[in-house]
Amino acid sequence: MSAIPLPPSRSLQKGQQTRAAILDAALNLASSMGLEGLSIGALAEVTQMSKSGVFAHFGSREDLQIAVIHEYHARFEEEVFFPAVRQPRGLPRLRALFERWVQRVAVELDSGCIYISGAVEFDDRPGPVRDALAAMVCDWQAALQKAIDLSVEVGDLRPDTDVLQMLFEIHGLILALHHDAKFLRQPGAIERARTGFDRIVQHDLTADVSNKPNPVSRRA
Amino acid sequence: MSAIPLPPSRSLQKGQQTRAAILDAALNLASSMGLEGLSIGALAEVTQMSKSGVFAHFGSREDLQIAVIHEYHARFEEEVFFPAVRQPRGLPRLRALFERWVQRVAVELDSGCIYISGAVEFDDRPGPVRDALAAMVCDWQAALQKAIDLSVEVGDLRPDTDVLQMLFEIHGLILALHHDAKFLRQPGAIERARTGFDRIVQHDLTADVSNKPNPVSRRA
DNA sequence: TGCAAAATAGCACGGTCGTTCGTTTTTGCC
DNA sequence: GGCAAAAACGAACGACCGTGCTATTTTGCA
Repeated sequence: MSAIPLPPSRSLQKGQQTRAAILDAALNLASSMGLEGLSIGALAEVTQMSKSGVFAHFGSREDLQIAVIHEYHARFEEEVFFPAVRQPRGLPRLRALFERWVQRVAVELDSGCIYISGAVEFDDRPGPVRDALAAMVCDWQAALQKAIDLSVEVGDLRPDTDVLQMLFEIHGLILALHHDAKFLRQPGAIERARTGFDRIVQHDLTADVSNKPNPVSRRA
Repeated sequence: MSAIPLPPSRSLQKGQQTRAAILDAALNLASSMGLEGLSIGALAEVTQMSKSGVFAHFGSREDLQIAVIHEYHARFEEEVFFPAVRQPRGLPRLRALFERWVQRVAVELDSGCIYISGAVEFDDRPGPVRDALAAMVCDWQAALQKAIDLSVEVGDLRPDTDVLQMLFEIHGLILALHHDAKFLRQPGAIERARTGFDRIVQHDLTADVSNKPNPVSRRA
């Protein structure tokens, strides 16, 4: 009856603050144990809170997993996408995206890539978590595709480049890197990924499959 | 004191028989739920046995997981490796290995590839399961490497081929195929994997990176 | 057909899981 | 400083987990 209790506006301080702390811990946990291995009990132990205290910040475990996915996406954009798009369009930008992706997947010591581990965990487990994950992955793939498209437009790649094919192969390099570096612990995987990227680009420029002539690069 | 109770030889009938049935069900379960998702309770339900009945056949859950890995390896050899090595050495054999691998990873409706899902699940979970898995994966990679080596020897690939690099890139194609087909449900992934393989081979033959001349193929 | 041995069942244990609910503490504004 | 609202806690729940025991059934051979 009385006045509407005033929009809680941003009395959100304490709540959102610990929520962010929990999410940070959850991200670390999920990175090493997988999204399915993420448990509220372990999260409570790490954050020095009670299970119910942690739980209250997310309506359910599923919502927690989804929140983790979105948080990972945000950080991925921050560390990979945004810095790379400051490079000029074309090959420099594409190469920057790839190089930062490589760093993210293989170098960061503790964390595994949630996009990769999640794709395996949820490939036949339908539901909201899978949907959220797939949306993020597609978002990133679309960004990559756009970078390749721009490389074609700018003249760094042949106009008859099969963009989706190139995207597929680049993605394969990252996945092989993740496999060899994280699982088999093989040194040199990073260098092989880089070599693969160079070979893909070089093959595009020197392609003799197509009968069209090599395009004149509009770049110096 | 009395006579040694006669080597139990192959009174193994019933025991080994149900063990095989359990293992078969376990393989299906692990293929869709992952090695970590494989539970003795679920396995008992599927095989219509009691939990302890199932359990008795394997000393522990870990041993069950390892048994599943070995069984998967055996089937993988049966369906991919053995038929392919009947092809003549060189590119035909390498191509057959790749093609059967593609089929195994992407086409088989129910099952996911335990090598791939296991690599993600156990990439930072040391122990006997991880060791068994890594051993099988390395075994398969060694077989592939040998096929590439033979292709070089036979003259189907350049003598200066970077074998490990080619292995890395081919593996990447399979991983990207698994990702796009199983997780993203993108059609056309199989064709992209095949195209990628052709491109890798073609790039090897027409390479202008090396300053050595193109080798004369010893094959017709 | 009988009998030892192998195979399976049944039950219980301690543990972890996600989740609920009522209580207590903390927060932030008047 | 008081007070409502938000936040965190603590205990309990039902369910499932792997595993260890002891019975019971089934098997295969004399």
